[in-house]
Amino acid sequence: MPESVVPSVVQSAPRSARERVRLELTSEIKQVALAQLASSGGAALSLRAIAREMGMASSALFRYFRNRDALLTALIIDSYSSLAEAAETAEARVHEESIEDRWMAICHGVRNWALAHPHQYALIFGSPIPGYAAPNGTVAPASRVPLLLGDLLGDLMSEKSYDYGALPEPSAAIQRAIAPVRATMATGVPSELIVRGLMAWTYLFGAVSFEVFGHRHNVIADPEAFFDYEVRRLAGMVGLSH
Amino acid sequence: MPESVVPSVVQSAPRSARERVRLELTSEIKQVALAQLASSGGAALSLRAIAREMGMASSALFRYFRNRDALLTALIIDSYSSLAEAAETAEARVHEESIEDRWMAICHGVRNWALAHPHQYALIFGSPIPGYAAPNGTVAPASRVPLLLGDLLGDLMSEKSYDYGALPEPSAAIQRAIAPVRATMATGVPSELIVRGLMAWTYLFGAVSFEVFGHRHNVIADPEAFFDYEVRRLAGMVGLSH
DNA sequence: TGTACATCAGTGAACGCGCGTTCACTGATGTAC
DNA sequence: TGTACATCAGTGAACGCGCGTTCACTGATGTAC
Repeated sequence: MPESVVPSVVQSAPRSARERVRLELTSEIKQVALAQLASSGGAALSLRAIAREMGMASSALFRYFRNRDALLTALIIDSYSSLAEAAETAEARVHEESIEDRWMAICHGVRNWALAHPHQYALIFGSPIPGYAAPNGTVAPASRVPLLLGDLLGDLMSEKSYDYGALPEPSAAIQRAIAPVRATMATGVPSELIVRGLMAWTYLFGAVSFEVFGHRHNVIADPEAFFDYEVRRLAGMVGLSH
Repeated sequence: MPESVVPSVVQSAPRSARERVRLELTSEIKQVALAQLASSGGAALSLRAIAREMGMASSALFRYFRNRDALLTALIIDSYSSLAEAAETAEARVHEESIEDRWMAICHGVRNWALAHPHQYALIFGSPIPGYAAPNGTVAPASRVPLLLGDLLGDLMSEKSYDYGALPEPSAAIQRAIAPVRATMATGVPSELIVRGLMAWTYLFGAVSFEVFGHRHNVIADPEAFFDYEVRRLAGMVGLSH
């Protein structure tokens, strides 16, 4: 197992051989679990099946994860992180280009990751798993893509040509409605910009989910071309271009 | 069991008492199944649990549904139909008003239904159920909400004040990409209008799914107010207003 | 209207399979002196 | 460097539970004459 598959939670370097083996096995369990997600979905994830596949007693897994939910949580955190990394990498490649180019890169990054990992995508953006409650640890990794969009908006705002004083601000009721997001951002971001960011994120999620969940079958013949077109138009609509 | 819960598939009136009882029991099974969806989700839907709840032998259910998938299909069709009915009813109430009012009515109709029936919503718009393939019978009921939006666009097009000759048509590649939707519509609808309809539908789905699946927790304080605001703005963006 | 037969609903046992989690245990690896 | 002890990984049996589906059957309802 190469080092790159080590759990994404930052950890001090393993001191003993035993500890290194433990980290490797932990991530092997997660990999086998991901492979099983593909055939059965998150709700049906089975510890016994994972143990069988790995050739060990099912009881051994409990040395690595307290219970099934703990494994699910680890998979969810990994999935959010993997998605975020894909989006961030895609954006980094065009980071010096226009805001619109960066938006397009993020969109395609998210879509490509989702199509390559449909079951991980379903795990984090599909139906909630009954009986499972996401712990706080999932919040930070889940926020990375929205934060990336937030950065875009910030850069848009600081562009000299951008007259953000001229933005009409939404009503007080709407400002109150978006107060929680605002609280997670730097002060001074105009509400109008936050609304645009939320709408862009909502649209991106809607388009990708439609495709990944099969609702564009027999509707769109060339999903990639249409996706490129629709998110570019959306950029125009919410002022992410020129 | 009142008559109104009879299966939505049109059926000739029951001739015998036996037949009437059969229809009633069929729909009672579905209702119990829906109640169980709420606590366990579609993937874990259990025939034995349903039978237990109904006080009958689990084998008796096989007289009503050939197998588990047949029951799932019935639930999916019912859910699509129930959602469509909610949207159509909401639209009918303001059918004489402006296009924008009708759009808003559809949006709120869809959202209200989804919030009232989150597990049915998840069943049709959430993660696909592993190992289950939707049969053709689900296509028609699934199309009713999109068709409703299509009607809106049609009415928009036929408004005297609407200069649809002036619409810029998307590229040939995009026209090819949306060919499958076009095939389901009356001829002569401009591609640009179809694109706008698709984008409106994608956004509506994205916004409702975000909320129903919990991704607006700690993000939006007043989901209803924000939803009203965002879909109204979207109407402006895609030309569904004034 | 009554009888004979066919249809159907529902039963209960059985098949063969799955699951998460606990627990006392063995044997290997690591640590302190 | 060697020894004594503590820590930890992994085992395998067990608990108590679940599931979909089949099948031979009983008894009630419906149909044809």
